[in-house]
Amino acid sequence: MELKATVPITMNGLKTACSQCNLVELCLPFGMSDDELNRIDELVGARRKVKRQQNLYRAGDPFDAIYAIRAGSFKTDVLLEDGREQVTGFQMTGEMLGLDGISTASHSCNAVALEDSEVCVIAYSKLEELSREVESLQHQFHKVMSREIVRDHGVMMLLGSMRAEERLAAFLLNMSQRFTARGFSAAEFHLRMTREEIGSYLGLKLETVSRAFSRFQEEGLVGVQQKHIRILDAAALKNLIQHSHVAR
Amino acid sequence: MELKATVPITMNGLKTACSQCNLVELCLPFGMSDDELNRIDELVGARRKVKRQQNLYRAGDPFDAIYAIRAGSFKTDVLLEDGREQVTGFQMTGEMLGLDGISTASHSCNAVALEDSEVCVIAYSKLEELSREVESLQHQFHKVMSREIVRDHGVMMLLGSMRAEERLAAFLLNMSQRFTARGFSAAEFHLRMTREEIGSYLGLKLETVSRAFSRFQEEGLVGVQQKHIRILDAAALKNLIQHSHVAR
DNA sequence: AATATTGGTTGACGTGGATCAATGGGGGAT
DNA sequence: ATCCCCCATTGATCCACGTCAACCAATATT
Repeated sequence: MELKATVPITMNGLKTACSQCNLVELCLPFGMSDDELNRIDELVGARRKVKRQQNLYRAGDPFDAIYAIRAGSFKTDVLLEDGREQVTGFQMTGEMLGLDGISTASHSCNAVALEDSEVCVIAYSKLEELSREVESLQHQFHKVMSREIVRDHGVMMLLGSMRAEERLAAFLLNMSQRFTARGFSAAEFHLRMTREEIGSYLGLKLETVSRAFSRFQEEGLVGVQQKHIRILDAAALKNLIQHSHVAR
Repeated sequence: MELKATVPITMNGLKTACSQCNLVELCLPFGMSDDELNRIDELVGARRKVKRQQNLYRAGDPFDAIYAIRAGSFKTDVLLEDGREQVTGFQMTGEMLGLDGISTASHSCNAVALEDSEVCVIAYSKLEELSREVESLQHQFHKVMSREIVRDHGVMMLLGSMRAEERLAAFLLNMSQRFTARGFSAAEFHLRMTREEIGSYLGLKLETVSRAFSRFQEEGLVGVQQKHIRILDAAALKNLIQHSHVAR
C-alpha cells in the first residue's frame, strides 16, 4: 500500500511541504492552486513514523495536532470500561486523523497503525491560524470534517439497518472505491485489518464475518484468500445492499 | 420544550441577533465575550418556522446554510432506496443542523421537525467569512463539528457493541443530560419522538423498544407513561451500560 | 360526541447471528 | 530458515431480537 513520491527528493533531505507531496489530490490541500499550496507549506511541522500495532494517540491524550496519513493505514476505536471495543473507522493514505480531539481538547478515541505507517503532523493552532488567511484551506478543512460526519451517518445506517452480508458487501465496496481513488486496483486488494476488527467495525462477531466471506466466495461474488480480496461481481454486491430480501 | 426569550422583545420587532438570545450558552456563540457577540450579530440572517412533521431540508437539497435550533426539536435520518430509514440523530434547542451539507454542497440527510419548531438560518458563506475574522467563532464552529463526530462515534458504540436494554439506557441518560443542560428536570421529561423513531436510532424494532421500557418499569428504573418519562434510578441505568452480564 | 387514525403494549413464535469449540494455516519474530 | 502464535475457517447449538398479530389508549378529525 506504500506510495512512493514521484517528485524528485530535494537536496535538503526529506521535504515535508505539501507542495512536494504526491498525495495532494487526496489530502487536506485538495484542489488548491500552486500559490495557495506554497502558502500552506509550513502547515506540516514534522512527519512521524508509527510502527504496526502502535498508537498514534490514545483516548484521553491532550489534543494539539491532527494528522494526515502519508503512508500506511490505521484504525480508530473506542473502548468501554468492560473491555468492549468498537472500531469507528479505518483510515488510509491522504485521510485525516484526530478530528475528534478538537471538541474537548483531548482525544476521544484511539488511533492504531495497522501496518508500519507515517503521518504528517499538523499543529492545530497553526491550522486555525492559516485557515483564517487562506480561504481555500478553511473551506477544505470544513469539507473534511463534514465528510467525516457524512461517513459516520453511513456507518450508522450499516449498523442500525443492514443485515450481516449487506454490511460486509458495503464494506468491501467502500474499500474498493478508496483503493481506486489511490490508483490501486478496484477489484483486487489486500486488507490490513483482521476479521475481528472488520467485525467490530460492522457490529458483527468475527465468525459471522468469516462465514459471510465464505458465502460470497461460494456464490462467486468475491475471491477470498485470507486478507487478499478479489471482487468478482461488484454489481451483485451493490444489488445485495439495496434489494435485501428481508423487510426490516 | 418551548423556550421563551427572557430578554425584552426589542422595538423593531423580532430581533434575530445572537447577543439578544438566551440560548447563547448552548449554541454556536458559546463562551464569547460581549464584543465578539456583537461582531457576529449579523450571522443570523433570518429565522424560519418549521411545523411538526415538516422537513427543514431533504437529502439532495442544495446546501447554503446551517441552522441553529431556536425552539422545538428535530430528527435527522437517511433513507435507503428500498425504504429502510436510519435515524442518525435527535436535535434540541441550541444544537446545529445541516453540517452534513458542507462536504458535497448538498445535504446528505433529511431534517424533520418533531414538533412545531423554529431555527436560526446561518448563511454558510457568511459563517466562513466571519470565522476568518473572529477567532473565537472559528474555534467554536470547529468544536461543534468535532463534537458531532464524537457523538457519532458514541452512537456507533451503541449500535455495534451494546444490547437492546443498554442502548435504551444510554439513550435515556443522554436525553436526561441534555434536558438538564437546558434547565429542565433531569428526572422527568417528555420525549417528542415515537417508539419507532427511537428504535430506528438505536437499531431496534419498535416492539423491542417498548419491551425494554416495560422491563425498566417493572424493575423500578424508570416510570413510563407513553412519551412521558421519569428516571427513577439513574445509577442503575448507568450500571447497566458498563457492566453488561453478557460478554460481547 | 362519535369516529378514524396513529402510536404503544403484549404474546407467541421464528431466525439471524452469537456463542462455544475444534482444527488448520500463514506470516511475524528471531 | 524455522518456529509458534495469531488468525481464519467451519460446525453445532443457543438465544436475543425480529416478526406477526391482536388489542388498547391517545389524539386528531368531523
